[in-house]
Amino acid sequence: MTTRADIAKLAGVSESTVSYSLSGKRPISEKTRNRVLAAVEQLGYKSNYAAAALAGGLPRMVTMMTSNLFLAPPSRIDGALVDGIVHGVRERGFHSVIWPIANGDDSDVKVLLQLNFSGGVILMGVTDNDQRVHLLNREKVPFIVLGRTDVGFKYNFVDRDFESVYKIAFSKFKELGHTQIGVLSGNDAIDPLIKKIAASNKIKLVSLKSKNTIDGGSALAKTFKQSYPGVTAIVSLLDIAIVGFVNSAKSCGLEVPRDVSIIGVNMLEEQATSTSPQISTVAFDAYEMAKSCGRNMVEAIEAGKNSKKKISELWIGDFMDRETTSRVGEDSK
Amino acid sequence: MTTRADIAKLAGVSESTVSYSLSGKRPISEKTRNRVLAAVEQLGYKSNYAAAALAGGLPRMVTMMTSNLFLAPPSRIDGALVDGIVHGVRERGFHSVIWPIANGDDSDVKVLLQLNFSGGVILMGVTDNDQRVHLLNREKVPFIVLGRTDVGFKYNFVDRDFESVYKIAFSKFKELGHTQIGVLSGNDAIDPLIKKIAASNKIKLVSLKSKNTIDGGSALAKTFKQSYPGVTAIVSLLDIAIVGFVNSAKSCGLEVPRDVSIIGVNMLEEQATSTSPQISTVAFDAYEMAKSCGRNMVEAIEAGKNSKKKISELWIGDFMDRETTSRVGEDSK
DNA sequence: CGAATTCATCGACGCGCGTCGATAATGATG
DNA sequence: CATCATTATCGACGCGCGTCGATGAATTCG
Repeated sequence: MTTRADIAKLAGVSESTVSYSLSGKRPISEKTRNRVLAAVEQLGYKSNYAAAALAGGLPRMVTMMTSNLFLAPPSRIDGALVDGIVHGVRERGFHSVIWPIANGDDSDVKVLLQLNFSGGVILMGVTDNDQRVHLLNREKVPFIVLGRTDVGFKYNFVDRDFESVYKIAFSKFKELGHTQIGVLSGNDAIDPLIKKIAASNKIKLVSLKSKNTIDGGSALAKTFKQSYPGVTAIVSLLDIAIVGFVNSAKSCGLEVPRDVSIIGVNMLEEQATSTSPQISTVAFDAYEMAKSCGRNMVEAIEAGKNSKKKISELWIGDFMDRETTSRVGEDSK
Repeated sequence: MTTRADIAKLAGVSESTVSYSLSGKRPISEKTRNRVLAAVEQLGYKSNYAAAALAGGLPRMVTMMTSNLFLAPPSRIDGALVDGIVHGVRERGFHSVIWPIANGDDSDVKVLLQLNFSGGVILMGVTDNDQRVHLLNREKVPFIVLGRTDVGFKYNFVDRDFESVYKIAFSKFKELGHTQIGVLSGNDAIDPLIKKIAASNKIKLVSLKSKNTIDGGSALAKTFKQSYPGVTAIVSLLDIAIVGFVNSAKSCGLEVPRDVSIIGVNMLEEQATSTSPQISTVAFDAYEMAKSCGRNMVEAIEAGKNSKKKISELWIGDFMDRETTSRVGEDSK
């Protein structure tokens, strides 16, 4: 391994001069620095991460912490998020790793902190009352919650603005003449936020409850016409169920979008385009959002533990016009 | 941060005694070790990763290296693989991270090695002539190729035994009376391996070429009856296309499995059960395979760079009997 | 009981780098 | 020319831990 000493010898300077040439934390003359940089180039030197971290430098590493999101299909993580963070962080000269932990297993979080090679944590797939949030807060590790903010807005977060989603969806439906809309979710009760936005668009809401499974969606399709005669459109919060619904609609005598228009929320493009017809959605640019999150994370780390700046970002959705939205009673656009 | 010195003071022993108590590399009396362990417990001490790595201890960390597998749906990584590795590695007291790199970007690989916090690498999503393989080999970093071994069997690998898959699929079809079978893949030519196995089962093969997209599968379904009249069964190598095929079969006048039986290869359970009828597959226990891979990785790291032991593991598939396989001309099982 | 052996423990050193205080070189000022 | 401020560079130290050689205690054997 090439070390600082090798560079110093080759460039004919002291080791500390090498350090300062690279970090820029003290002035080094143009001439000297160029010699050092040339030596670095020639030997392919990179500072040893462990040594740098040990010596008290900032760990230039960001950890993405997922609660085994990889296993369960409904919560499977969006790859664009990972990719966005990687690039956002790299832009600032940091690295990133994913730390896959068992669901709700706090000890894994502690281990990561003890390992002390990570300067900050981006929490993904946070659930209600997630213990990891409290733990990170207690340990004073810089962290950002990316994604769901059920924990509230108390801590740093970057999130989708769901309010914008519903605004966009309902105003689109209103524009197409729909006045009675079903909300497909896992609960009987409809989120007050959704109610409020629908009301301001003079839209009547009906709750459609289902499990978020293919079968759940199919079952709904079977009984839909009979059970909800006046409903001409659906806003779906369930990514899997709505796929089941659309795929079995035709064989249940339901013509999409003629009989019922659909806008999906919180779906991956992959899912939305896997059906026939393909599902219109309100989607976020997950990549850009995550990239920004990565940049923010680096800034927070560099600002230090005593920084009092709080990160709050909300991102607006876009309407993706596919094949499940039309004027009331019409076949397609 | 609690350090070795804190433990030593509390237990009333020297720092090196603490180290040896924990590592077991020198004999320490029962009594002393218990005092040390109690102190460790009391203060919640964990050794600092950076310091341990720097001091020349093995980096007790395994890196999973994926070439941005997260983005593209067709190559999206199987979460069970990640989970299996995490647990396999942890069983041996190691940790694991995912190092997401841009596709084919060697420099990222070098950076990881320079960082020197990873004792070994598990390569995932390896492609033909993958440069990462050569790079890791040159740098003498212990590594295992998990998944595809297009690079050949020259290096350590843990993989699915695809031969077993085809053996299982064809013998199942033979048992059900099918004698003419379509092979759905991305190429016109059929893999010689598949030909050989089909021949030994006295099965006639027909090549079905398609893009691996939903639309590709749908298109095939439309023309299937007309174009391939004698074909009563399909072995699919395309996970996305076959979903499209099954989902649009009924509306094309194709009854699955009565008109055509289907066995999917290389599919996630999630995909296979997203259709109606659900697709029968030959699948691997990805979790167990990956877990074994993790264990092997740790062993290789502990064996050291000069170990000459080569790791070669092949895992056999299982037939998952769902709803797309029946005797020729019959409706279901 | 003294010498030889084994066992348990200690102290010291170094891994590679960040950083502080000190020193040498240079320039500005009276 | 002497003095002071400035700039460029150096040497030394410590981060926390793994490990080697050495020391002291306990045990065995003649």
